[in-house]
Amino acid sequence: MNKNRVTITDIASELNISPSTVSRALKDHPGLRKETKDAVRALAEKWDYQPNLLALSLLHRKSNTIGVIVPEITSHFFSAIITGIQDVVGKSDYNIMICLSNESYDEEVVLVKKLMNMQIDGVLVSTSSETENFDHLRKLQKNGIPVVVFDRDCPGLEADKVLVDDYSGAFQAVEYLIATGCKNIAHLGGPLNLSTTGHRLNGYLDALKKNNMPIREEYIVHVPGFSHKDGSKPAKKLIQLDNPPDAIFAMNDNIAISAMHVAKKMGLRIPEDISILGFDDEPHSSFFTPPLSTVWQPVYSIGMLSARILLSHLNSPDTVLEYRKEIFIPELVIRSSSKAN
Amino acid sequence: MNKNRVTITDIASELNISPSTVSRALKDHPGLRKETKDAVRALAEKWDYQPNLLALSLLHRKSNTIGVIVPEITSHFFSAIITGIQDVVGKSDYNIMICLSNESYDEEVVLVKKLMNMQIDGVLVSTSSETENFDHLRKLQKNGIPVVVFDRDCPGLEADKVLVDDYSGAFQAVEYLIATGCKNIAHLGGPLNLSTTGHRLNGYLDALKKNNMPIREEYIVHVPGFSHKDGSKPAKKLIQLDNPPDAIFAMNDNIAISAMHVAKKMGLRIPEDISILGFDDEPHSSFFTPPLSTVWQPVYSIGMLSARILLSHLNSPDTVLEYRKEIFIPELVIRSSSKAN
DNA sequence: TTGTATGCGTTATCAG
DNA sequence: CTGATAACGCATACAA
Repeated sequence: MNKNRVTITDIASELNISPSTVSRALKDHPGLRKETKDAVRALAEKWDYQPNLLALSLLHRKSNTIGVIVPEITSHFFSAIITGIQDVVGKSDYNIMICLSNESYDEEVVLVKKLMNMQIDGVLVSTSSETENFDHLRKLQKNGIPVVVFDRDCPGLEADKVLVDDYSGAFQAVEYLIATGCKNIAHLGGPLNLSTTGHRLNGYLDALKKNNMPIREEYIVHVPGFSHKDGSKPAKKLIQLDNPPDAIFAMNDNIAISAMHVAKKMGLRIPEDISILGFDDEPHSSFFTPPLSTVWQPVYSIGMLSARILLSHLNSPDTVLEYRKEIFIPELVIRSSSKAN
Repeated sequence: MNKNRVTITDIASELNISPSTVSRALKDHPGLRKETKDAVRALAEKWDYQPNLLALSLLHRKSNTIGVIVPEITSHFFSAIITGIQDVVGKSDYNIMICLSNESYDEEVVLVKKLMNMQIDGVLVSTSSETENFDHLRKLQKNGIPVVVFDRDCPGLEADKVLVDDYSGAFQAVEYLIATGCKNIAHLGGPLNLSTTGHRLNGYLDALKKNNMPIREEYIVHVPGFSHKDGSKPAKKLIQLDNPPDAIFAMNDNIAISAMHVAKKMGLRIPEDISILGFDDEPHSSFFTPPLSTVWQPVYSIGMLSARILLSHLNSPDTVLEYRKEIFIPELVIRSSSKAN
């Protein structure tokens, strides 16, 4: 930051008028002599005066900045959500400050504290996969900072929430697999203690139960992370079972693709020998061989709605009467990695 | 932002001491009675005092924030760069403020202005594909804000630059295609007036020239954008030529994959009938059928180095003697969408 | 050992 | 129509 930026005071002293007059001229206050107004503006223009937003924030006790905390941005999922957030917030007079927790609870806590101290006005957050305690978010709320949680639910936290019905997505997926004749359906689940993981697992289990299919422990494997490399070993483990599955419902597209790769390398035909179904519907997914069947989530809308809810709080002075809980229903996208109906 | 956060003055008046004493106690100044220090700390703890970073920034004329401007974050390319930036900056006492220009010059200009007014201390920027004039960046420099440009060069702008040798990447790619027997090599180029587009095109042209291969206008098509959908029509156009190419060098993996899809749908075998080569080496690329040959770029390193250079300026008080220009050499990754050597 | 005064850049309030 | 003053929260030079 340059130590010599031109200030309102600089203009004032050059023109031999008071800073307040300059301030008023710049803001087009009524009841100012046209001459002074013009003089100020001319000089401001000439010297390229720029207001110091920091001073304004301090004065108004309002930074006009929204903190956005996500676990990572390399997946299409979160980057698309952020794009949705940005597109909404960009039209308001707020800015966003994007922070990455790196899937770490400790880093998330540090970030929240830092954002609070930076006096941000509100927070949009999707917690890390390690996060089980939400006191850091409650502290924000206690300090009058509205919090909107998206995608990953925070059980027990009272806040606005924009979620996806993962249970429904998983249920739809598994019912579809059953309807197409799959008898031994396995599940590659996500890291435990993540709300989405649990909901998808429950959807899987309930679909089996509803259709009177046995639940087999060895068909449920949880992967340690969200990227391709995390999927291959668990997939191999499933396929090498004595009684191998004829379908795999994976917790996301990366894992599904990894499973597809493993299955093909082991000589299985997809979907004849094994159906594979993902979750997310990333842009790449239709280009694989075979094109991946998956569950589509309205990522962009999640971002937009979360941002809109937060902005509505920021613009309404009073405290909230009741928290909103918005749940998007994901949709099955059937391509060719699963048998036709 | 809560209007009633506890301040140093609150603690001072509760303890009947002066704010400066509280300030000193909190910062562990030497020459303070242990009792007062303890009393202050106890109350600060009890009331959960948090410093107001805005006030500090204003006072020190230093926001400890770095602005990061990128065209978008949904591609793996930029999101991985940002992750690299974050991993370096996160270890310093700076924060990053990520801004998306949405590939728009106008939005980029607005962002730069906003960041400047927010008193950010430095900027990392990859300009939009529309940007041809860099006065907005020069203005930052004129105000003492160091600028580091990454990936997309800004011709004529004197600043630190962290670039990729796109020319070399393209040259390597095309020479390889020639070496494997391709005679009719087409190029799906990026949006014009982007430095990377020009460099890759030149690498393509020079490789052809060096090997005495004819350059055919109709083999060079520029796509309007960076995603899959932007590639299919241009790819079809190439393949439907009277004298269709036996190789396509695409400007990125998305376009390459799109081309591969089109080629397969039109009954071509890859790589027997047509070799296809991409650029970027995204995580998905090895999972396609056939696995995509491409040019790898050190995305994470680009981010880290850019951040390190900026931080070094921020930490050294004096102005720069000379700008750094760091150029990474990309590497060919041969998989199976191109003939073996 | 602690308190007072000042300033960072801006604006609202009250005087004039 | 315009100026002086105070305040936002904090740190520091200077005073005591």
